[in-house]
Amino acid sequence: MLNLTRDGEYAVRAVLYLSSQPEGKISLISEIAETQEVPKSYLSKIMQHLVRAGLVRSRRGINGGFMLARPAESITMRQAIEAVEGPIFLNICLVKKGECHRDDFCPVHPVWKEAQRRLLEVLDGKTMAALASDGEALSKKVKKKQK
Amino acid sequence: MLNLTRDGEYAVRAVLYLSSQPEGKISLISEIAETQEVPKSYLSKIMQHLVRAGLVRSRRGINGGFMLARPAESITMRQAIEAVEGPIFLNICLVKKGECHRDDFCPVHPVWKEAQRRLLEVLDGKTMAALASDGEALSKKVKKKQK
DNA sequence: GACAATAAAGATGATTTTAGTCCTATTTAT
DNA sequence: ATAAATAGGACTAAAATCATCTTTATTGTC
Ligand code: SF4
Ligand code: SF4
Repeated sequence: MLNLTRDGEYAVRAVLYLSSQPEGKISLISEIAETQEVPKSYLSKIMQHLVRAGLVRSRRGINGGFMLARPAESITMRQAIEAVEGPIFLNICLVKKGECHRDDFCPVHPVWKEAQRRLLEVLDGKTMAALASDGEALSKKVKKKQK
Repeated sequence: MLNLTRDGEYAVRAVLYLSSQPEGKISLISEIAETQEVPKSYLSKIMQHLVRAGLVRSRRGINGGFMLARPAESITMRQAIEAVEGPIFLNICLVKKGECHRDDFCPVHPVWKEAQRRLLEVLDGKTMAALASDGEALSKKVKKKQK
């Protein structure tokens, strides 16, 4: 259906939240869930995926919680999404050569290849650090407007 | 999940097939189904959508079948897909302003907007006439290789 | 008018995905 | 020990996906 699932959406929100926190701070799942408006028990699953994918580090027990496993500059939007949704393929023939047996004579195949390239270019080009900085700028603007 | 459904895939195949036929020729559903490797009864539904969307014209009864309703030069890949899948939105916030109430302060929103713009640029930029011509060139190449 | 060929329309259904919830186990600081 | 946290797995309702089948309507030919 060519659209993002809630998994992907929530993953981006969660990683972005962690990226916006001060270096070294540990965030609770309930804190992320509330600010990012994600159901807490659902978010729990998302966070597990992010940990396994190596984007986020977790600590259990008292004073536990989540923090980024790597610098926000090194995490792209694509990585956050693919951590929970798996690799992005706009059409099955992009999975690998031969996945659709028509691919060697199909004129549509190259179009999907190009479309996917352009889409990923955008998602690869946006780091969580950049998003966090954009977010700060935006929240200043919004506050000004509310005056 | 960010990938095309069989509906969209089959719609493109069907319209492309019609675009590759000689001007004015009427094609049977069984003929399209066989050459394009689409289940016949499924294709029947797809064709109905294409007719209602105004891309294809149908005729019932003996000597009936399908043909393009407009020149192949004026039908884009996007139109074929959207005729059966509905409008493409990579994320819900692209449906319309306010669909996600976070959109006015969300730094991720503009990224999806840009990603979608680039994706649609590709799909809008490919007409069925162009695909048909690419297809002809490809089939010549494939035949040469088989020698 | 009967008949055969063809698409239109709608009912049905199996399977998978989506979008969650809930409960128990495990880890950890005090 | 205990309380506070995440980890992990079982479960579920609703929707989407990918079809199939049957009946109806239309149309050309004899
Ligand atoms: S676009 Fe062509 S190659 Fe890709 S899935 Fe469709 S038929 Fe196969
Ligand atoms: S990207 Fe931002 S605006 Fe779009 S759906 Fe997610 S939160 Fe809402």
